[in-house]
Amino acid sequence: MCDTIIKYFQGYAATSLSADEIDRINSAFIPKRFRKRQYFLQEGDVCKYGAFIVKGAMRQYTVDSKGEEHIIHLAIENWWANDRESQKTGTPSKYFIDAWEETDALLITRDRMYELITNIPAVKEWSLKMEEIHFIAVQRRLNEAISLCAEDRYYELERTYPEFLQRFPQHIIASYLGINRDTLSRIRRRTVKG
Amino acid sequence: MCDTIIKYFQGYAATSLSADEIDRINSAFIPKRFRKRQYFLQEGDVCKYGAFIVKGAMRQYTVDSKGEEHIIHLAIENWWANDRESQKTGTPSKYFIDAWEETDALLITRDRMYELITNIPAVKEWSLKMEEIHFIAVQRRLNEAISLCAEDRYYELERTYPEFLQRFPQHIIASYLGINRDTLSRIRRRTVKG
DNA sequence: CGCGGGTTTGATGATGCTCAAGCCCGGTGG
DNA sequence: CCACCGGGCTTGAGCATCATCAAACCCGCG
Repeated sequence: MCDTIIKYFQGYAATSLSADEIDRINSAFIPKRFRKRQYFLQEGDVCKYGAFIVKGAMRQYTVDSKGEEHIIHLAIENWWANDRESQKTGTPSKYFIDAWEETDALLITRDRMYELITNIPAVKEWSLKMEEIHFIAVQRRLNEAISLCAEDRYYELERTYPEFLQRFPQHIIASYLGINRDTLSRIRRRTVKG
Repeated sequence: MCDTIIKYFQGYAATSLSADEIDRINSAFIPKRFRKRQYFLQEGDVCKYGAFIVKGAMRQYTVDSKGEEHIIHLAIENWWANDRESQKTGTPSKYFIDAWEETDALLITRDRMYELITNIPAVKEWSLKMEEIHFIAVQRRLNEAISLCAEDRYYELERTYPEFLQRFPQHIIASYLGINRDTLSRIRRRTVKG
């Protein structure tokens, strides 16, 4: 199962990994299986690990004062789930993260990850790229949230992450888009006919 | 004027800067004055520099198909303005960045900044912290955009960046919040009375 | 068969947008 | 000194979008 993460890092780096480096990476990660709906992180807890998803799907969300869930982030195979804010600052998280499907993940602490980044060039390469990619993705989503209407946000999602539409039920997608499930249903009906 | 950036870096680092390092930092930045409304970056251009604001205020925004501006970032003294996506990938920017007030800035290319980060420990410390801070800020704003109504988004802004409310006119704040200027005016009236 | 989770649909209402008018205020020029 | 202008803010009326709520439907599964 650790093969996956080796291939993943290697895919982002020009430098290739030595046998020794591969060992060090493998020993830094802790495999863990999550059942459907099992929490990886709950609001109020401090996030100790980052989770790399080998198989399955997770969601990160807040729960507002009315008890409504708002999905901040969806993650599937070869994606990461964690709360960097809590992990970095050691403060209680504002988010929940749970497994939407049964999920195999590889966990790693911030310290261990930092070690890998500083000592293994290929991981460092990955890290630099990933920083940018994450930031750009969040910024683009913010831009869409502010400037597009519900319908156009849906089209953007369809264009950017079509795999989400296959993978998650409609009410999850609606929450990700910041709209009501009923509204999403109507949008979809319109687009099929139009 | 370059003093400011030295103090700025120093403020984020435990390590202190040597005279030589200070020289190297100073020579990496290019001072530039922007007049009111002067562009630092226009949609379609590639972003070559990052801008550190010594004095003044800038805004980063998109213009949609109807010609409406949507502000995705406001920056004042000791903040940065740039389009990391364009700068990193070398692709044309989707954003405009201009000076809202007359602004003194220090410009730096990506390569020069990379040099500073790799060769000067204090700058590296700053860089690591800044990555996280930026990411966290954008993620929090995304969360607010998705899960809060217009009024609550305004309160959050009031709480988080009260200086913006002093510094920018109301229609700019409205655009930053993703709401109409008329709506913001009504929100403010309600809160004064309530 | 009946249950649970998810989706669709209609009726209704709240929220926020659009447009237009009017106000305030500081700056400019007669 | 006053008239005028421009930019920004406020306000009202009407409208579009999206949320809410309730009912019905669909479908896989015990």
